[in-house]
Amino acid sequence: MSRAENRLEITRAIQETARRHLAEVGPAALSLRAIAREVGMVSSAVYRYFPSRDDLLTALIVEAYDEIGAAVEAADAGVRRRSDLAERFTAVCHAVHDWARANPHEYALLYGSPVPGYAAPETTIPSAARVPGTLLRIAEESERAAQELGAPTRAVSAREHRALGGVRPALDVDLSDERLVRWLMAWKTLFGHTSMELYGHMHRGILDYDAHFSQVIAQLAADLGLSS
Amino acid sequence: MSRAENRLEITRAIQETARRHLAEVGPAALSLRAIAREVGMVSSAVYRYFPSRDDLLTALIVEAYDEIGAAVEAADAGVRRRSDLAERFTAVCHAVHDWARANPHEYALLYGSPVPGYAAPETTIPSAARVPGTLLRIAEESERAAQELGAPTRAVSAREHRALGGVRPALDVDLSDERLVRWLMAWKTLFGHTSMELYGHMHRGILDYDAHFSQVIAQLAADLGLSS
DNA sequence: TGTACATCAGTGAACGCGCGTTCACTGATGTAC
DNA sequence: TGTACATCAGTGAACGCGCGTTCACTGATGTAC
Repeated sequence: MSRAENRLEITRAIQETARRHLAEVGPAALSLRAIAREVGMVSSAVYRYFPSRDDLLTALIVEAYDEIGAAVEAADAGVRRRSDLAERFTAVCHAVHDWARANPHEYALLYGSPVPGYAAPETTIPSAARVPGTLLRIAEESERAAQELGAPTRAVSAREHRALGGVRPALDVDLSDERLVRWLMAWKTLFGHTSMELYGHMHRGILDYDAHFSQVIAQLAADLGLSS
Repeated sequence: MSRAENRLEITRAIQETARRHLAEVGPAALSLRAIAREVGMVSSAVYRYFPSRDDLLTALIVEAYDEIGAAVEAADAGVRRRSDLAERFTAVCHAVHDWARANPHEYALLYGSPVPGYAAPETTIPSAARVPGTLLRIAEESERAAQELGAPTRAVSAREHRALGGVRPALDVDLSDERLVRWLMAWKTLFGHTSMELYGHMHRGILDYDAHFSQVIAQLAADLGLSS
């Protein structure tokens, strides 16, 4: 095995162990020393592979964004009838929700409160954009198919229009303002719901998380005017 | 000053200092020793007032829930025309958003990822219920005034009905299932939006947070069928 | 009103632990001629 | 094909720091008679 191959393999081993620790103890308790211990090397050796703990964190964040992004894209792609936008939207939302419940600490790393002392670099942006990107591509198709929104939607003022100005270039989508706002709201509802559920804010209120989530997503699909 | 008075005052001083630290460094980095240092006592002395770090955390959580709860209730009460439910809903949502932006670390403590190793006791429930309680009381008034929902709303199945079964006893509200689901969605959208904004997920997408937030809340009010 | 005793606040040292990062060094792997 | 040198991975000790919690103890405040 060449030096370069070896390097790749060990880098991978470190990241895999870090990922496993992340899943077990959460982002805040992630310790470089503990990871090194488990990989079987002395803590200072890790510095040959990751220049600092923050770089390791960044790698984990990108990995997690790519994982949920891939899950969401696969869910979308799994819907046979491509024109069935309601089905695609539903599949995407359930993919987010399922992934979050299967990977609560990873979800917290991405969408929960920021890790103290850590600021995510620009590198994470493309991976972070995959979920909203997938959603808004469905929105585009809906607009192309001239589907009307399912709920009466307010007109967007000039100032509000300007506020939305960054979404189009960032995610490369072309949508009317009204539709974009509704889809952004759906996005927030989806993640708001997921966080509230995961962090226990529906405890004792909602007695059947699955049924309630399905209900909410179906309502969102209806509001967006998605039909098969 | 009596012993009891003194005790109260020092307890208050510790909690105030803890609160200030919380606001500065965030929940995860909150340190009992640092707090003791600033209050001017040795770290072990704090144990005369709070049996452990977790109890201090609990006190801070209750304090924060009560603060945002009071802010929200005051915003609601500040609307003169009590029948103007759109105005009251809007005021409440802006109160949440304003408080969150003014107190990001406190917001993270309440609604962000849970502090590792800490589980909130039942004690926090009544304070936590104030915000959703205020929202749903507006919902009740809307129902009593026979205002129709502003967006077509799906019928609730038997299973979905059962899923909602805990909300009524927990928050002591009486609402039709359809309206309740819409209000819960609004609640999730409000907090989802706030978290997404605070944690940087709208970065570069949304260029004017205030305009966009107002837009979203106005749309929620319309969906809920709130009128003045 | 004074005394004896109990309660309580706060001290200071210690336990036992963990962390991220730096640095001089060894020994193995790779490269150029 | 062999040698001299450069690169690199990994070690082990150390720096400097911080944490929550326990415990025996002192001295002051409160209480009962």
